[in-house]
Amino acid sequence: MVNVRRERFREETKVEAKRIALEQLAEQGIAGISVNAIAKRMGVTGPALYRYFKGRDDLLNDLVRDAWHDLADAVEAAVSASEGADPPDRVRAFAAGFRSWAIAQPHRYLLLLGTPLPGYQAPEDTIMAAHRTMSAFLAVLPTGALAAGAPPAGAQSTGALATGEPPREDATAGLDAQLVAWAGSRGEGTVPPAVLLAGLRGFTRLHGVLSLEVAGQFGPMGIDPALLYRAEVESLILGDSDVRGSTSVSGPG
Amino acid sequence: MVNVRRERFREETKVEAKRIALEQLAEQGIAGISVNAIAKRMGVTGPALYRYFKGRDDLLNDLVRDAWHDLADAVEAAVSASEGADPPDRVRAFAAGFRSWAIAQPHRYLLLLGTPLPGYQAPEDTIMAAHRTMSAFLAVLPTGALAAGAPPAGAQSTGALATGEPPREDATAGLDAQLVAWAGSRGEGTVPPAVLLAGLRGFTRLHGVLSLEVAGQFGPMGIDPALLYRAEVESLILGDSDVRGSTSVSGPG
DNA sequence: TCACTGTTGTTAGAAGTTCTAACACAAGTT
DNA sequence: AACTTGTGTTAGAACTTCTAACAACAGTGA
Repeated sequence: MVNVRRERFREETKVEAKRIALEQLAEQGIAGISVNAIAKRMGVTGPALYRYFKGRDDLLNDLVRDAWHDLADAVEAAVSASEGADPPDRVRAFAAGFRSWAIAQPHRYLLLLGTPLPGYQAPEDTIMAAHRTMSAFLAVLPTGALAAGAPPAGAQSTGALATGEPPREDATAGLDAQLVAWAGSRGEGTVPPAVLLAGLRGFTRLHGVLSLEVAGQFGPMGIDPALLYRAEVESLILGDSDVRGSTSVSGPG
Repeated sequence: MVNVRRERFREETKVEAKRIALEQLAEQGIAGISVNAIAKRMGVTGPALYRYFKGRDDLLNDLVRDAWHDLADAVEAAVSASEGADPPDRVRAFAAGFRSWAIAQPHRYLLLLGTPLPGYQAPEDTIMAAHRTMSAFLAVLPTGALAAGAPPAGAQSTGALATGEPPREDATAGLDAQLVAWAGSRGEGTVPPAVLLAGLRGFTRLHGVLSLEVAGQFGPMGIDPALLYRAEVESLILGDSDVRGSTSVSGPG
């Protein structure tokens, strides 16, 4: 079985090609990813790379897949490292991990959550990887408190997580049903809809700041996105939560 | 002076070219905008269009400029139409106008606020147009209530806008200073930092939902982004505002 | 050792892109 | 009528993606 040797070389070649592709992505954006240029940088002629990737879209598929998994690994690591901490601190840990990953490689964040490619449809397994990121978030939201009405241990240290609330009034029924269906379709049926909603809304808020930051929209405004991000994170944690209320941060820097 | 006749024809040609470019943008994304293809659709050879646009980037510049102005027109119209209404309803009017514009032409929204082009830097006047959109938002936030501590007329009808709050604790100093500097640099020095912060945070939250919606991220999840958007809008208005609290909507549909 | 098979590389080429250069023509001005 | 200006054309350079045909190599079986 020499196939395994060959397979290894083949894998290494693909890894190197993807590494160079990421450099191109960072320098010139998605449109700047050129198979020929990658080949040239590898000291090989253009068509040779087509032995490894069916085409440019196939290469992009791999990049997207890798990025989703990488992001999920990052936030899962952050969440794991915060095991045993207060729920507020665990939310902070997730948010910090999420942001760190994003700003460390803005182009990859935008590859996942920015402008979608024309006719590109993410394959099934990348969608699962995306779910992993959301699951890591849901994991640090205090489900117990919600279900039982009792705050989880330590929740009172910095401020109660705003998930213990009286029943919501109306109109949420549709959304709740959708959330339950969504969670059910991925084997997470035990999470109550209120937590799913908290996770989804929290995610969109973090993304709102992050996506503008990685797109460089705050640069010309002279505003530090880190402060804005922290304000949003704290508003997820504290019950205060209007858009202009306390942006004070008593948590770790 | 026949120059005016020529100038008119020239302008019409540019308008038509941009119209076709928007079609291409919608169909194939930014990368799909091809000067040659535009020319072909206009019944003209490729290089002819280079009399009108120095290059593809020049054409894109025009598209971005137009889009910013168009968006500003839309939200300003929505805000104007709500004149005299409750502040909460005016916020709803802005949010609805913002979303309508975005989902009616997702590609243009992404052109402005999605993944930025490689080396593209928006010219000065487009930045001014972007400010117009934010100004329309700030205009419906109840500045008076904040400054005086008294709710503006009608604010109590649906729920107080969450801008009347005790002084914030700490750490906001840096952000406040940046906000003031930002507002000052564009002749809006009279708006208090708390309102600026409310506007900025509100904008990022709306954008958080909208950007994911126009990118089609909610599609595979089976979740209706309109409901999520309304939830965020109402949380801007009501003081409740944690991420999982009331998503009930008492405002107009 | 020899031939066979599969993988990987090469060059050649088609079809497309952006963009420049040189030329042709029409309209308005002097 | 001659001249200037704006606009269109074709030709071509330098890219791109991607296919096709061919060459060279590895490891396997006889």
